[in-house]
Amino acid sequence: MHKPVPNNSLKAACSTCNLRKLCLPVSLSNIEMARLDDLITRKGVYRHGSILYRSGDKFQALYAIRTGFFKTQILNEDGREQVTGFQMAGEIIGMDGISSDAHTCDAVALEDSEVCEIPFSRLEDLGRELPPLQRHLHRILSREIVRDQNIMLLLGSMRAEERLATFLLNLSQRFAVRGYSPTSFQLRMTRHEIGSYLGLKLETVSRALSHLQESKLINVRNRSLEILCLSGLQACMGKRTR
Amino acid sequence: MHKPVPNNSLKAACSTCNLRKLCLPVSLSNIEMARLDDLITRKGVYRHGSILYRSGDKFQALYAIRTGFFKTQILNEDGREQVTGFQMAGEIIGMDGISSDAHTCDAVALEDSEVCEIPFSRLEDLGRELPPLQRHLHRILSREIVRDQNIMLLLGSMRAEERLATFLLNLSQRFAVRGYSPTSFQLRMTRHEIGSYLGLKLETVSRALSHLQESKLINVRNRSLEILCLSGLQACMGKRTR
DNA sequence: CTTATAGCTTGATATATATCAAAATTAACA
DNA sequence: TGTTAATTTTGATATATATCAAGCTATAAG
Repeated sequence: MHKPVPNNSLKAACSTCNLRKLCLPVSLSNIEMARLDDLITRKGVYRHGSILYRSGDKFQALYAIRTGFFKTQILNEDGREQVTGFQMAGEIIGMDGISSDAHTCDAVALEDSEVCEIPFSRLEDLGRELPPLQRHLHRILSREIVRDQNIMLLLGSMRAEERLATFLLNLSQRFAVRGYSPTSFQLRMTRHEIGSYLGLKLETVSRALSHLQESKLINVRNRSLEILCLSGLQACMGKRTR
Repeated sequence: MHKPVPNNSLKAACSTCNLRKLCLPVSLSNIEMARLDDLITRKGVYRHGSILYRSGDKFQALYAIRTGFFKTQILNEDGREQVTGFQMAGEIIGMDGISSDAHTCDAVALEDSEVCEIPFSRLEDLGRELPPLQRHLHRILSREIVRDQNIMLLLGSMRAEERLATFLLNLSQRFAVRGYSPTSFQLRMTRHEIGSYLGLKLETVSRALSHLQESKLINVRNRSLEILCLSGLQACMGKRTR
């Protein structure tokens, strides 16, 4: 299942990366950018199913996703699992590890993926010299906090179909930002993984998808998803029982 | 309900603060510590029910709680509310605001409370000069991420009684760290607020408390809580249906 | 190409929690 | 200190989601 992780690595180049606006929207001079390039290494391909880092691993770096798709999940003592997020190109993962110098979740590739490794203490060093870079790091950390708190809202107060609508609209919007169709995309994760993320059982996810399809809001066939009515989904997201 | 916030403010002194080990466990020289003191202002008392900051407020500072107790909550468009945390002395709040320069939640005092205001851009400035301070800020941000992800686990995979046991043990542990009894304390929040935090209705919270009491794990009378068996609660926390 | 496995859907039923309601208790306030 | 409002508890019932089960489909492996 988990293919070995190749060891080859090459110099990354944020300066010429087409994801820069997503990943690192910071204005730096050429010289400053070169220093950043210097610090970042492009890692080889992580095959589908392989693990970028595991809970308990020593924390040393953040990872910017160049291509592909990941999930992060925590497991507690009694084997309970919670998918804490799905990450795509231009997003940065690994920030959970800073607080205790060890990762607290697993990051697993859901398709063949490439990442850039950003050694954290060197990033901190550079941040001290380049205030815009420092500020950007702080924003990224805070954005993760805000994201997580919105998932708490979802888990704490939404019903199954609303959770799913919220999830699909979130994916849609993130694909759109990356220049892909906001209304037609492939789900990279299983119903079980969606369920874990949304606090639902896979059967409930399946039923909710079927129901959204009956309502003509989406078309879903296996992993292919088409959103037929964005505003309808939005309305569904905000629906309350009373 | 919401008392006006007093405007008087005085110089804070981390250097002599008895919460320093909790709030700022960083080794700095006297001179460095003085520079930090210089940046932090001690705000007047926030009365019970008053608001430290509101969602939408411009983000300018983090706040270290000196005394008292706060809740943070987000409200979405359709009036749904989610309590995202309860914070006590020595903890730092406001980090949600960094990402967009505006707060994304409300912070409300659940009892008369005092805070130290830490202007964020000045903290960043000082962080560039004092690496241990910078590192500490990063740890705090990351710790918040880890905390939130553990709540996601709770909300996504635990049943009512487990959620409550987890919550009570978390409070217990935080009181213990502060030198208070881990087994006997006052709840500062209503059943409704506990329910909002745990993704449950207040009636369910009340029933779960009653049931833990019947099981001789706790004694609860209104807001007074006594834990009779820490290990029993721990066992209850890890209980799964199957 | 065939077979095995993992993933998905749908139905029937069980169950945990929500909802509704009323009474009891506590806290706030005038 | 009396009065009102808020909070809490508990019961009866409703409902959303989980569970169990079976068949189906797609994907991976031999």
